[in-house]
Amino acid sequence: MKNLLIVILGPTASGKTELGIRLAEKLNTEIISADSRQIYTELKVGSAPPDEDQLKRAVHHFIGNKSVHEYFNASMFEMDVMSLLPNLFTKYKKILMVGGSGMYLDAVCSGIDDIPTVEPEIRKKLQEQYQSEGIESLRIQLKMLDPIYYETVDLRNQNRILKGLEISIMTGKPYSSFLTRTKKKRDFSILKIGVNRDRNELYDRINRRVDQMVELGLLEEARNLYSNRELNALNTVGYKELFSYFDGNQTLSEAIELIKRNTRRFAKRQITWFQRDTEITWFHPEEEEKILELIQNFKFPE
RNA sequence: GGGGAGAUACCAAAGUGGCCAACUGGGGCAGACUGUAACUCUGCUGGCGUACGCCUUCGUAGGUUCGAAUCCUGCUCUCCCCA
Repeated sequence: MKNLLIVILGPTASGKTELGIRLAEKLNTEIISADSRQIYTELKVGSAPPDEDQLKRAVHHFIGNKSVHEYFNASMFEMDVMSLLPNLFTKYKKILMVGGSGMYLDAVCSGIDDIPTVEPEIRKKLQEQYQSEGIESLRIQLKMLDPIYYETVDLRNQNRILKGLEISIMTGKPYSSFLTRTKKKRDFSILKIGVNRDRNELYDRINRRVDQMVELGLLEEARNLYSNRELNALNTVGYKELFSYFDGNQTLSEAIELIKRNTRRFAKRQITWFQRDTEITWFHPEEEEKILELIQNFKFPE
C-alpha cells in the first residue's frame, strides 16, 4: 500500500491555502483542511477559509462542516480524518492535508492518546472553582489526584491544570495514566512540507488581511455571533476583540489593531510549534516547482 | 520678540544626587504546550558574557560632586501662552 499524505503546514497568512489548491490541481487530488477554526461554518470571514472560487478548484474536507455550537477537539479531528482517509485513498494515491493547527496536524500524523471526553458539568464546576478560589486551590487538588502530572505541568497554566483535574476527577484515575505518548502507526506515508515567509512579509500580509476581513464584513459576522461569545469556538482572534468593542471596552480601531497584533502573535506561536518538528522540509510558498519536485521524488520506505 | 514647559532605551512613560542599565505599558524577540489549541502559559528586550561581571547610555557641550538621568551653565530642538 503506497499511499502518501502530503501535509502542507505553516503559520497563518503564509499562503498555504492557495498553494494547497494549486498542488491539488496539479496532483489531481483533494484537500483535507486541518484548521481548528475554518471547520466552523459560522466563521466565514474571520477564519480566512478558502473562498468560493477556491473551493470550486479543489475538493476540501473539514471546511465549514461543523457548527460553533458543537463540541469538537483534536482527537475528534483525528478520528474524523482517519475514517475518511481510507475512502479517499481508494481514489487517490496522494492526498493533501493543509492547515495550521499544530495539534490537529499532530493528531493525524502521530496520533494522540485515548482520553475520555470531559463531561461538561465537571468542566463547569472546575471553572467555577478556578474563578472563585484561584489557581492555588487547583494545584493542591491536582497534587493529590495526580502527583505525576503535577511534577511536569506548567503550574502557572490554569488550562493545563484544569485538564488534568477534569480527567482525574471524571475517571477516578490520574490523568497521567492516560498519557502513553506513543506514536501511532499509520498505514500511509507522510511528507511534511512547511511554508513560511520572511517575518516582515508575513506580518504585512497579516495586517493587510485583517483590513480585508473588515471590508468583507467581519463586524457583521461578529455581531451575529455576539450572543454566542462564550463558546470556545469564538474564543478566536478576530472575534473576541470585536466582542470587546461591542461591549464598549475599546474603540473599533483599537480592536482592529489588537486583531492584527494577536494574529501576529498567533503566527509566531505556530512557528514555534512547528519548529520542533524535524520532519518538516521548509519552503517559501512560491517555490511550487521545488515542492512538486520533492513530492515527485518521495520514496516510500520498504 | 516676551513668558512658560519639556527633551529618558524601538514607542509611550516613570525616575528628579548613590538602592538606575534605569519602574511600567505597548511593540518586538524567544520558548512551553496530548484533546476548548487562533487556546493557555513562560522568559527576554542597550552591547559583550553561561555566570560574578565589564563596557556604552537618559538632546548636546561643559561644570559642581567621592558619586549625576537627577544640581549649575552654554547650545540645539520641541510644545504651550502672550505679542
